[in-house]
Amino acid sequence: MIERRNRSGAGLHDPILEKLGMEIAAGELPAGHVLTLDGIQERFSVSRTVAREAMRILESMGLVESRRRVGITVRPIADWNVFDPKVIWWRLSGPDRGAQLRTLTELRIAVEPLAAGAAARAATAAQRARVVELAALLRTLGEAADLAEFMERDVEFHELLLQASGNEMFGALAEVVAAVLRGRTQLGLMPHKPVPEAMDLHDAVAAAIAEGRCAEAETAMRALLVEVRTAMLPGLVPWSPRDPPPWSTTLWRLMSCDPPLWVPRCCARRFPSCALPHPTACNLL
Amino acid sequence: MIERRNRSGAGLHDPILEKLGMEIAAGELPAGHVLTLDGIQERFSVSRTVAREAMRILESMGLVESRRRVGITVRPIADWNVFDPKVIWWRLSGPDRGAQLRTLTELRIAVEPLAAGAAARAATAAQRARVVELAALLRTLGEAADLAEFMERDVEFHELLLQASGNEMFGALAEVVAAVLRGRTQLGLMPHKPVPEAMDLHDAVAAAIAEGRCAEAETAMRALLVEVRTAMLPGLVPWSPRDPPPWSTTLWRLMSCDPPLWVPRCCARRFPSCALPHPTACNLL
DNA sequence: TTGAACGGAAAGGTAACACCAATTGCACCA
DNA sequence: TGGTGCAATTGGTGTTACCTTTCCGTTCAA
Repeated sequence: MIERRNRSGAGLHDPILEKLGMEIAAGELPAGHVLTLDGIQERFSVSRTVAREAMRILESMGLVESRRRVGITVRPIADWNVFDPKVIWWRLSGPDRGAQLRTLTELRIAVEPLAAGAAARAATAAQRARVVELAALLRTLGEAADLAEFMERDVEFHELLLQASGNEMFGALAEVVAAVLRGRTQLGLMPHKPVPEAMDLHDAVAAAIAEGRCAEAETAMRALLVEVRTAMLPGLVPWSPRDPPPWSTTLWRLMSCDPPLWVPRCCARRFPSCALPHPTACNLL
Repeated sequence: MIERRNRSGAGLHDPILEKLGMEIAAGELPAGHVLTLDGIQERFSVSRTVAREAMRILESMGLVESRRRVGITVRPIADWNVFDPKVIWWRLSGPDRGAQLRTLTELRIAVEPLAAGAAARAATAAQRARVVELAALLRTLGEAADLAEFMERDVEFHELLLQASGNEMFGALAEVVAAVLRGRTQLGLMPHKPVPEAMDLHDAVAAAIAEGRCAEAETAMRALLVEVRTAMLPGLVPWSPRDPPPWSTTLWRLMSCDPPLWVPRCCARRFPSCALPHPTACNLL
């Protein structure tokens, strides 16, 4: 179903949006750089209408500003909608994907404990039941060392919490969190057998949510994220792909795997077409 | 500089984007509702090109989906880019502004401690100096009960932390956090004289950041947010504007004040024009 | 030196057109 | 009755041509 949209339903403006978005996100078109509609028409061999639509979208993302008589100016990163999935994706595909990955993980660490606490208040009965069920399942699967299935249930666990939080802003992060978790297992970066502490903490989170104990849910989730934090902390120094990353090999390998582990929904339709400018760089997360 | 853009640079597509965005965010155009370009052309008396550009922007925000032969379909809220400033603004202007305010405050509570911790690692020397300076200033102003100035410096304090975190996603939330803080003082909802504990905690955060003690900065900031949390916790039950809000009067009054306390940058240019569909509802935050 | 007027560049907007994809409905056959 | 397939219709997609509006840079005059 995706591939059909890929060749037919995509639209002409999409590739040019993608290309220019990547170039801006990569810094190839630095802030202050000026484009013109005529230039875009010519470069991509499209009509004025299509060029304008692509610019309008970039403008709505804060990546460019269009002014009469001047042209289309690239804006500084401070003006970008850094939460826009497309922008996230472009930055993850470009040279500063390390920085973007760090900010995303940092965001995840910030949000998940609160989401767990909120879920303890806001979850439906079905969600509470499911979260307990999942925690029990995780223990069974973990003891059986069924890593593949463990991972899938773990993803479901975290997605469920974010969505059950009743906060759509938290829920919107579910996709990203799921990608990180999937990636870790897929690359064999999880322990061969999950440590008992992890399963105890999943249990604690689940029980707290089921019984509406918000503070406990939050605390337990925070404990669950300690491992992620310690993996991330050394990574807070800026670096380029050229330099060896100063952080743990876990995240490093997550970033550099091929094929990519995750493609945001908004880009999925065109991904299989292999039209990406940085094929080896689109790994991420 | 804003007013100039207001009458001239705005563009024809902007009002129709605003109107339709609000209507979708308000649920007046529910998920599944189908629009057509012809309908939009006629309703707003604009050309096809303009109508299409507006739709493209809404589409990039995930609010609608355009399909041949079918028309333009409103998508469910789960597909929206809920972090897009325009979407935030529309939701804050509509009937579910209570929910949006809650999610934003929840996000703030999640993010600020991590931002403080990150700032302890990533802040520049100038930023570290400034944050200490601000904390000292806050103590002086607080003891002198100079509320107006206290608030301004407090806003600067929190904005500085979010920006010094080195995480643009955190930095992007500075505007919203600033609005909440300004609003509280502006409505006289802060204590007449800030409590000493608050100033102690500001000091603690500042010192920890200045000296690079991440964990301490995070903990102190979390303590600083306790008050916000307790004000928010009762508010986690869904409610409509009709029902009396179950939470503290603080947030309630923040939400219902007029004139509005904050308008996002992306909407500022057109706000003074008084063309808003819900003039009394655009208060927020 | 300053400032007012002017030309032109580039985006903004309109209109009309051909095109194409998908849906719908009808006819036909099993 | 029900499923298959063809064809008409509908509504977005893309192109082109043309005009309007803004405002930057230059130039000319006070």
